[in-house]
Amino acid sequence: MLNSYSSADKVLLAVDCIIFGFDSEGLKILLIKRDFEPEKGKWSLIGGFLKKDEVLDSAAIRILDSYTGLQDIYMEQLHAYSEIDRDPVERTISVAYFALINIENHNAELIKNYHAQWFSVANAPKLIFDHDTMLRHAIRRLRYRTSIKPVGFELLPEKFTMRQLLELYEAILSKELDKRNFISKINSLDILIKLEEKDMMSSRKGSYLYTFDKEKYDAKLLNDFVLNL
Amino acid sequence: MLNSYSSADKVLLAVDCIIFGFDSEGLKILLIKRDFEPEKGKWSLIGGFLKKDEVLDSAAIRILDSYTGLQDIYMEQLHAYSEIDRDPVERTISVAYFALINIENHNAELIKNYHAQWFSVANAPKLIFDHDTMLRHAIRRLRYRTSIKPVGFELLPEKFTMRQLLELYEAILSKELDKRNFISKINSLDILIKLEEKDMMSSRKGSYLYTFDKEKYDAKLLNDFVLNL
DNA sequence: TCAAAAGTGTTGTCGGTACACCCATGG
DNA sequence: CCATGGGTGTACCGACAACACTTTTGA
Repeated sequence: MLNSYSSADKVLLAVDCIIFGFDSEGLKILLIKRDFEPEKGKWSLIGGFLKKDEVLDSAAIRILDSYTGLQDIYMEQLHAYSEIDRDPVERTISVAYFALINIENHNAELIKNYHAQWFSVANAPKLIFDHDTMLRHAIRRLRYRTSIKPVGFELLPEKFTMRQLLELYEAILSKELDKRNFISKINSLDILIKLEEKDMMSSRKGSYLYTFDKEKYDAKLLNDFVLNL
Repeated sequence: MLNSYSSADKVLLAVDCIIFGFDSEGLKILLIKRDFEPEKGKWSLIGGFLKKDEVLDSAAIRILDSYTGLQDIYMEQLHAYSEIDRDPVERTISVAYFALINIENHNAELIKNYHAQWFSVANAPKLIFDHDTMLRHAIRRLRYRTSIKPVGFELLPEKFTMRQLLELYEAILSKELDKRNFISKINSLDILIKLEEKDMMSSRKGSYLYTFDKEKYDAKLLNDFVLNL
């Protein structure tokens, strides 16, 4: 019967996390080498099972923490994947989550201790199950998000140069952007604070460092806008 | 253990369908009077449980069919809801789906035979569980969808007037639109075919009927665009 | 002095918005 | 002849895209 609780099938519910980071080499994702069967030793998204007394959002946070030591990362629900044989061991539906984090802040030994590793999105290894599909969808979502909310705060270090911000957007959208147009668009958003300080690493002239104006940034996060890049 | 299949909890997985329709009275949703406990007799989204050998997308289609007789309706996955006590009987995670359908084509006795009923979105009854939240999210998604894909084919009759199309968009966005600007934007999309025929019901002068140019419409469905209304 | 990256403005085009009047017809 | 809804065009403005040269300074 459709409407009978007792006769309905129960299933395993997994949560998989797509964690994006960014550094000088480009856009990255965090993967783990799977340490149990099946597909032991293969690269995989960070994932685990939902517990009975747990909400999906919390499960995502707990699972990420347990594999990477990363704490309190806000993740956004992406999609539920339910192909019958997506997991060969047992019928498992998986709800994917994604988040953006700052590699510098979180790289530390934490990641190493837990055998998680960053990979360039561009040449990530083949992943187990349907994780490649999840990743593809997450990238699409990230691009979309970029077009309606500012991105950067989550992915860049505290202080950064315009070039870094530009390269972040180029990595996400995987296309080249005009420097001058980009800068004027970003300035028109009015979410950056230009510091006195310069970064002297990148050039002889040195380039000004910026930070996000947290208040204004958060305000922009509330109202959607369209940023055509 | 995190990584043990055998010790992981299993849960009930439900699917709930948010079905939008449109007629002269405005934007509507299809609800059913729940015929089993708990909350028997209350209004509810159309929902049921996922079967073990079934993909979520198919479950949504099957469940919709079983409650309304509606066949082959394409639905889009919305979100998974997992609050612990969202269903008081048993821990149940629900994946919500939504679709747009044409009321005229589907109203028939079908709906009546199955005790499903259309309600104005504007004054829908209070729904059970977290269905109100689902509906709210679905409306938000519908508005978003409207801004990046053409909408109409799914919701309007085969032949329709510009006014009907305008009113559909006004209902979805719940704001007034300028007739002249709306028409020129729609025309610039180049997805409508203007027929010889006029609808003489609405006015003395009569207004031209249009149909969607299926080919061009479908092409637009593939490429996102931004339609600022 | 030169290489390498930083920084900076203008112009044309397109699309969006605001806005008001005439048309056709049946009653 | 008039009330009702149908149909149409223009002008302004802001956003986007394309585009190139000067500045700084360490080696």
